[in-house]
Amino acid sequence: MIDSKNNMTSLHDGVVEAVRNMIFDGQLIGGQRIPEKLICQKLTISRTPLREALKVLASEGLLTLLPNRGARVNRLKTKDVDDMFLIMGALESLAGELACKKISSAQIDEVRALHYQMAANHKKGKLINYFDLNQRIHATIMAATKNTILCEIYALLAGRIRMARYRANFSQKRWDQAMKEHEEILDALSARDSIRLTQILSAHLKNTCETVKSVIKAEKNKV
Amino acid sequence: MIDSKNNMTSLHDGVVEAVRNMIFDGQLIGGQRIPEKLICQKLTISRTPLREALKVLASEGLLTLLPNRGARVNRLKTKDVDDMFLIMGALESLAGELACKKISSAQIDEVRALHYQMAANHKKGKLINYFDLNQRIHATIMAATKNTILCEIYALLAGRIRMARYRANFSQKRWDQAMKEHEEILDALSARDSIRLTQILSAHLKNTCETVKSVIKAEKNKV
DNA sequence: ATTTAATTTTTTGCATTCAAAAATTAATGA
DNA sequence: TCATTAATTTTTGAATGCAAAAAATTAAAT
Repeated sequence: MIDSKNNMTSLHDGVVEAVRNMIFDGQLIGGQRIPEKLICQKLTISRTPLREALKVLASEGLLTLLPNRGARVNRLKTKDVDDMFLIMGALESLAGELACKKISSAQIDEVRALHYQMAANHKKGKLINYFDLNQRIHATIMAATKNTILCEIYALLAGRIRMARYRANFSQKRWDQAMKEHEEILDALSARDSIRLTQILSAHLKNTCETVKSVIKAEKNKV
Repeated sequence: MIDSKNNMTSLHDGVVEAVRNMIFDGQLIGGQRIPEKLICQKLTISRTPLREALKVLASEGLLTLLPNRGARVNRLKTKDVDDMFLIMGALESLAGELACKKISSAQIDEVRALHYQMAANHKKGKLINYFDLNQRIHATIMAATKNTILCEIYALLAGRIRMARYRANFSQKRWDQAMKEHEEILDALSARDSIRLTQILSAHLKNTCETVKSVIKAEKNKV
């Protein structure tokens, strides 16, 4: 249920993951109140580990805890997205530089493999898979920096963005554009050309930012 | 005890703060196991809110939770410090740029006031007060960016550094140097000169990094 | 005496319980 | 009928309880 694998170390971690994923894949939607009882039943756990998880997720910025009235999933605001993308820009720029210095050939191959998988999903129009691979590519580049804390912080921000991201239905044109950018990212990384890499990462990020914001705006109009 | 002020919203937040401060001010030391019972007694709370707090602090990177053997305060390693300072460098650089664009005269005055207080404590040799004001100056510059998430992330990193920082007894020479750097920071900020500000912030950070690492090394030799 | 095994004590992880607060429903009166 | 108030149910916050794991202590054996 929570962790299908055999060797679960702690229930808590599993619950955090499970609830986080419920937010990511849209089972829990922004603004919505989180029904403790229901989630407990769904995960077949008691309220104690769930509540522990909720506090952690709140500290990650995915939830807000209202005293005596439970947890609500945070609704991503345009301002937040702008704020976060500025930060991600700074972090990716740093990462691009470090990664070019430190990345191994094996890791480049790894990125390449993910890239082609992603390209295949782009061709087939499989958006969810595309997003997943996209995220893994960026995470792999981050990992190449060998800076664990950088990876963690980036993952934290990427996670908050993901809340909105999964519901994106951006235009084919923009998607094609993003794919093209990713080809350039792969090229620059392969050449270990940090200047070019940071440049293209920055441009790519800007486009992603606009996409995410358009999702938010579209949703606002619906409601 | 936990929140002497009257209007405590949630016990949980208070406990997180309380334990965090116990780590900061050296009541709980790196590597040390956290005795739940004792802390509960000290804060006159039950284990439930404490354990919630421990999970949050672990997600902040201050603790590590070992399954079935409780929480241990993380010992700051040299590698961590290097990793963090790279990130803080990127964030401060961004912050310097944003702050120069957005800071109000009132906020500059605020920084100036803190600066002179800090200078006074430097003169009197009051290290703890100096650190506290130092931190508040950097936080105020961050706040001037109006980027809430940036502030949060910076605070998170600064917190992890603080674990070691309070035990620092750096040389008078280095302290004087740091104070000089802070004068330049104030000048650049007053002039809203972002190029100069980011430059001096970066140099200052590098010095701080070295100081923190020397504290860690000194402690390692002791043990 | 020192290592190994057995026993006791403590600590941990999680479920349960219970009081207080909020939300919902029912009841009352204009 | 509709707005208020009262009563009831649900939900939340946090203490307590309990089983399993780990640590500490004692006992036994070489």
